[in-house]
Amino acid sequence: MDKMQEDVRRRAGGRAERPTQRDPERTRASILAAATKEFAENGIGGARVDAIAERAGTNKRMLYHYFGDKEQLYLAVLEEAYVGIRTAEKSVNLSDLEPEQGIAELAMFTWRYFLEHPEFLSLLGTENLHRARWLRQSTRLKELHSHFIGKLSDLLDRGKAKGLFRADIDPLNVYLTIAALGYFYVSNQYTLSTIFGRDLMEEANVEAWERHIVHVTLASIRR
Amino acid sequence: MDKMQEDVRRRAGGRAERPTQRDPERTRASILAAATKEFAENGIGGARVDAIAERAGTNKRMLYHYFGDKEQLYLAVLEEAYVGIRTAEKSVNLSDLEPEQGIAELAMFTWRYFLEHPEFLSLLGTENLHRARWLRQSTRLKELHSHFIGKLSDLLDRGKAKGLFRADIDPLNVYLTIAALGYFYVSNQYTLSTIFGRDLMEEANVEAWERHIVHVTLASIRR
DNA sequence: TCACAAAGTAACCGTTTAGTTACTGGCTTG
DNA sequence: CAAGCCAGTAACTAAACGGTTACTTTGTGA
Repeated sequence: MDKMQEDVRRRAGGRAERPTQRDPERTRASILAAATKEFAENGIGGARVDAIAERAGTNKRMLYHYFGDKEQLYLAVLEEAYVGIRTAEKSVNLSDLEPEQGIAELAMFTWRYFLEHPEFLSLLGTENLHRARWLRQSTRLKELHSHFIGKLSDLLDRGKAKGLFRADIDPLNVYLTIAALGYFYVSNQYTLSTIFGRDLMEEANVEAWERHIVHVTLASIRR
Repeated sequence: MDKMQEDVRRRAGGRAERPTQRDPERTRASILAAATKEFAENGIGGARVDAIAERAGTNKRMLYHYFGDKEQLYLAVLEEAYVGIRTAEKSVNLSDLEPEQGIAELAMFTWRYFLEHPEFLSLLGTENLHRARWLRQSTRLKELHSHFIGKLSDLLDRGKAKGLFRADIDPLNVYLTIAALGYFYVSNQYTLSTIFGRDLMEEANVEAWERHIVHVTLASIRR
């Protein structure tokens, strides 16, 4: 096959329709997805390299080919997870909203993201178990800060100017409050549901907790 | 040595001063303490049976002698940790306090317990990673409920009667709020400190967060 | 078209791991 | 005081594990 034909096929079919058997990007991506599940379900010590390869529908050799070793693969998983939430956070626009509405939106976004990405919370838990060993190593991750502190800061300033919020409110505290209420509820759902005999993930309970987070956050910052 | 002498020595010296080399209770306890550290630091998949034996200053054989296998040892550790917090909770008496003071005390107690027992939080994290597999297995643990929900319920009722608190407040929600704010701050301190460039465990920050928990809790339940 | 690089496979390897066996030494009790 | 049980040790084992080697297949550009 010559160059021209190749180019035509690429342009016409695009990545998805290309019938090739060998596809480095797809293989890499499926290893990363499989590793995300495996690390989130079992932690770093419980995750099995063979299990990741099998879940990815590929060979263990490929895993070492693309990622080096188990720890570097874990780091890639962690980085991807952080990039995911930071990217999603960027798309949230609160500048047109009234301060209270803005805070409520920010809280609901965080809550819903946690609900829909329990694997991210699990990876956070694993990373903290190891005292942020990989996070601290990664310059890429350290440069990837949240946009939410800035957005919150703006909302709080606008609320303070209007006399709605107390003047001494710290944006980081507000963010930690929202994150704490969401994180704990989702990540500790299993022990909590068992001990209190109430399924925390029932739709009505989930919706009630969302309202609760918003209520608590606003009640704590109002004058 | 005859019986009388033995009895005398027991009565005189007590357990601590007894110079015996063989001491089943001490060995069992030191294995349990070592296992608590090992499981809290490494999770269940990362914990090493050999490391536990070494930390306990004993032999791996003893570990299997007293606890059966790694999983049963983990369960014993988890049970002891829960018994620890439940016992401590029992000693908190709030019935003489005004409703607001009582809630504040309960929140501060929980916060300080979490601060002083990070290994308990770590075990909770591990247990939730495994979807409460061992907690659900253990009838002993399922019968060991917190006294705090009852105490909170009383405080809230008294506060409601005085017109201080809203009538629709659910004690479980209040408890979850307090626990969430404490748990997240302590257990996620490493990623949070790294990302926000602020040492959350600095004394001033710790004290500020304690005040914050009390403030948030009360603000969210007041009329 | 052919040589070379990269993608992919499978069998293999040395180490670590949970768990066991075979044994020794000390405590208690009839 | 002897018999037997229980605490304790050390060396061992089989399986699981992370990682590698040796090799084949596929795509590409000179």
